[in-house]
Amino acid sequence: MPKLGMEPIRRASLIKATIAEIGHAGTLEVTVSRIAKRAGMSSALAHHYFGSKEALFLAAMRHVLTLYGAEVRGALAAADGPEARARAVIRASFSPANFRREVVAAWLNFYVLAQTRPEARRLLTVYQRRLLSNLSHALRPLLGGGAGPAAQGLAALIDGVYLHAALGAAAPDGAAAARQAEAYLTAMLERRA
Amino acid sequence: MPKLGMEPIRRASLIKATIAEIGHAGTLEVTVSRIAKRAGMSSALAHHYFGSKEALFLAAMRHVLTLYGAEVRGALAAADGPEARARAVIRASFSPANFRREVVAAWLNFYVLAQTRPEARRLLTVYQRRLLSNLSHALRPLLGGGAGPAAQGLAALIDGVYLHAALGAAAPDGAAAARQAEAYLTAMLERRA
DNA sequence: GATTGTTTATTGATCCGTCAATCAACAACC
DNA sequence: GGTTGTTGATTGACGGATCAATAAACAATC
Repeated sequence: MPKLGMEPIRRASLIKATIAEIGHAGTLEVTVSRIAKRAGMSSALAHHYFGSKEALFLAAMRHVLTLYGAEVRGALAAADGPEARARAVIRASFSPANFRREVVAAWLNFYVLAQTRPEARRLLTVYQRRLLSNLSHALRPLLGGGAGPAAQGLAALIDGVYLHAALGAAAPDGAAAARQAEAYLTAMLERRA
Repeated sequence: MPKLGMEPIRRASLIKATIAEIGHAGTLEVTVSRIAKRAGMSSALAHHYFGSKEALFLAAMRHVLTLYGAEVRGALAAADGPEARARAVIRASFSPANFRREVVAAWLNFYVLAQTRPEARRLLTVYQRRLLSNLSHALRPLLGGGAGPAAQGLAALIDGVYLHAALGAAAPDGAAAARQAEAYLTAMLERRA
């Protein structure tokens, strides 16, 4: 039943299955076979399209990152004024698409991987820089020289909230998480004012 | 040339080697053989004393947690007044002993493990509850009903800073990290005042 | 203070399972 | 008939756990 033009479809379902499987297992120690099975194909095909397990996982993270980036850009475009821009970045970080259990689990494992694999580290650095730059640009008009440290703190807080979400018993609550991060922002701004 | 009374010595050096090896590899995927080798014995002996790789790692984390707990207790005892108590908890969290690269790496992997292994989850819950309780008790006199959420946020921030430390290129800077967390605290307090 | 027996410490070898990766071969399509 | 898609079977490596065997230290007994 092979059809032509399968490649993009296969790639997409493998990426989706990778996230799902890692989210389900909570670990990077999922077999390629399991992922492939979930995506409805044999493990050999997964290797055919991605070359290696690690490449598959990195592709999945790249996908997550792309979605996140798009969401942030969209929210920023719709935001009016510096404070709204900062809040937009926060809300995008905790949007339903990004703050799903599986995605958060993937992030957590991605962090671990980034400690040793240069390619993962590179990808992570891109994300961190972008987030930091978005935040400090938004905060600069409000906090001036204090924008850098405030952005740094906010970035750490966002990652911390992600971490807690990965470990919480209940399903992650994006709205509550966003409120938590926004409280920090509010405190920082009021302090200045 | 076996001597008697080796058990506590062996256990201690295995635990130390486990942290070191995981810190070095950045991953839980270190072989028992490597750990045992670093501790100066065969892998069989490691199994003899701890039963399994996972049990060994959990023992190592229990050890880290114990040290951390002791440090927090000490800092709290020396603190004078609510705000000083809150700052004491923060400083203890980033003390040189706890905020070493290896320890932070171990924490990161511990988080991942806690997603699936009940025993790890249990241990983590103990830590989280203790931290949260310490923080909210300290903040209650200052923030009243706002103490809960503030403590929650502070806990998330602390974990986030740990996360960033695990990934930073440079060696973790405990003083800088503590300042970051204390800035949050300051902002929260000033807001109330 | 030798003899015998018991416990503790320790290892090398190895079993057994797992898994990423490869390959040969087959199927559909143009 | 060449390209694309697909798989089952296989391999090679690795690693956790186990175990039989060895040896020192100690203890009880005579």
